[in-house]
This record gives sequence, C-alpha cells and structure tokens, in this order.
Amino acid sequence: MKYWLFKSEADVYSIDDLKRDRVTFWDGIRNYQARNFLRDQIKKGDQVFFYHSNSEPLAIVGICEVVKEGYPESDPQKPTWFMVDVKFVKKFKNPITRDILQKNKITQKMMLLQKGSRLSIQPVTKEEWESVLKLE
DNA sequence: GCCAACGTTGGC
DNA sequence: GCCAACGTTGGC
Repeated sequence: MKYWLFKSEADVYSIDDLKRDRVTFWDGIRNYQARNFLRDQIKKGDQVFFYHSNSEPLAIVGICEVVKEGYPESDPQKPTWFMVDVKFVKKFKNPITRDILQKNKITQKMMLLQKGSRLSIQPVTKEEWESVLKLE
C-alpha cells in the first residue's frame, strides 16, 4: 500500500464536499507526471491526504482512500488522461496547516513544501504519513 | 493581486 | 530540436 497527497482548491471541491458525496472521481488532472501516477502507481486501498490549496487555511484537512484504480477519462482506445475514484475516510478535527508542517523535522521535507512544487498528485512516504498523523 | 516557478505551444 | 512567448499554479 502506498501513500499520496492530492491537492484541491477548497472553493472548487473541499473535504466537506467529499464527506457529503462519500465517493468521488478525481478527474481533470492535466499534468503528465501526475497522470502517470494515476495510470501506473496508484492502487486500490492506497491512502491519500486531502490538501486544500489556494484557500485558507492551506492545510492537510483529511484522508481519503482509493477505491477504483486509474481509468481513462475518455476514449479507452487511445486514452490520454486518467482518473481514479476515492472515498471519504476522515476529516481532521484540526487541519494540519503548512505552518505546522514546516516546523516538523520530517514533514518539512515533503514534496508539498518544496519551492515551486506544483504537482497536484504527489507521493508521500510512510514516515511522512505517520508524522502527519502524529501531528494531528 | 502579485509574481516566481513550471509546463506547454508553436514558429523557426 | 531550440527557445521565446504564453498560460497556469499556488504561496505570499
């Protein structure tokens, strides 16, 4: 099982929206690196941090789980873009803000916090995953 | 709202 | 295949 972090703008689709929907498809990813993760590496049962970008507070706000592996958004004969389905697992009582992540020795190394890192689907190490849970 | 850092596009 | 111009992301 692997760990990931998905970004979403809270005013576009928030953790509360996912909580309401229970399950959603994660589509609209138009970046090849992220696409490759969706297509090749993200498996059923993988755990995913839900991160709110571009909205206050900037924070990891909860967890979801992959329930359907990468499948084409359109044209299965010649697929370009892929999506996965995720289900709601939990919403954190207290969001783990960027500030908090910056101050922790382990989480400060996360791809999310590296300068210029814009990837909206990112791998998270087991160590980072557990550290975030501890911070919560 | 600004702008740095990326990613993509398209003329050559 | 290079690279300038343009578009987007996302923190600040």
